[in-house]
Amino acid sequence: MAETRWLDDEEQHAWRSYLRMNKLLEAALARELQADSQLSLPDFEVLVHLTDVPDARLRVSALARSLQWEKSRLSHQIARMARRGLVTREECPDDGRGAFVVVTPDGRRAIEEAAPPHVETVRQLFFDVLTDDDVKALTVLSERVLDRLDTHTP
Amino acid sequence: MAETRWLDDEEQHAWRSYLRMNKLLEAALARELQADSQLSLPDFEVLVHLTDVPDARLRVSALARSLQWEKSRLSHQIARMARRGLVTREECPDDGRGAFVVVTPDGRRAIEEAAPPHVETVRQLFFDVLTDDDVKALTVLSERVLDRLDTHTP
DNA sequence: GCGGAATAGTTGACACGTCATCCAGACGCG
DNA sequence: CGCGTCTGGATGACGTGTCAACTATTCCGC
Repeated sequence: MAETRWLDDEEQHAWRSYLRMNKLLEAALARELQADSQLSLPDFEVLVHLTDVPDARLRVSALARSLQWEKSRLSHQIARMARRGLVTREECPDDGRGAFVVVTPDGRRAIEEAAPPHVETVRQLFFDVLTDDDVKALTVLSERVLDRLDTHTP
Repeated sequence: MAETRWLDDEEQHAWRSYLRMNKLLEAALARELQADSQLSLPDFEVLVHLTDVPDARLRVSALARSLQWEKSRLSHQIARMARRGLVTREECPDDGRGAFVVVTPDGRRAIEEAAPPHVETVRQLFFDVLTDDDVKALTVLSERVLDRLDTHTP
């Protein structure tokens, strides 16, 4: 292995700022969402994807694909959400192994109440302090990193 | 409450790309670190801060400040790391309530082996695909968001 | 149609984080 | 000194995430 290419001061600073922004931004969004709607960010994501579809019902595997989550994670999440009455599981007549996840009326009410203030928070904490150029630059940058991640690990 | 200021397509896309980059980048870094060194990212952070100081020993509260972690989180983390022999707790003679966290020889070996490949991964997955201007822009952008977070929640 | 491989989903163990609570020792003030 | 309060830190419960193992069904080739 060649000499380690350590980070210089500027890189170090960039890296720390970026990591810190991620953590604190996510924490703030989670806190607000919880306070406004008793939902966690994972709850919110699941409900968004579920209600995005006719009947608000999806096969577990389809929902997992749509969220890009692994099935085990989703299974645990569904279990917790079902316990709180946000979704229910239903058997799948076509495939004895399969299952549907369905949004309950409570779940629908929750997401409809949660979405507007959540988007507003995202705006206030993020988009409102960025210029259009910032947003473009960040998008491009993110996609370059994502490409790299893709080629790096298949 | 006024009309919700929903995200337009470009904002939506930016937001998703950014979130996805965060998640996948962190996951990739964690995976590589684990594979190379049997350390988690939290382990790594704790060891970096501890070994950054003479004697590699710190009061729990000082370490918490340095990491900007809450004391409870740190306490749990120390417990897990102590169980694996990376650090030990020591009583504080000056203050009967207090405790020191000390890096063990195993812990020191672990961080010294872990650091170079970890930095290399950060380079390969992140800095190598960014221009200097990207890095500057990201730093400024992160700091603006952090400022906003600061004023938003004291 | 039967036996083995692939698929759908659940479960259990464990790491990590947060919150609320608890406890012991230090501190401050009469 | 004595008592209330503040502080350093640990703990337990719970939500979240990963990994590995398991179950039950379907699929496929003969």
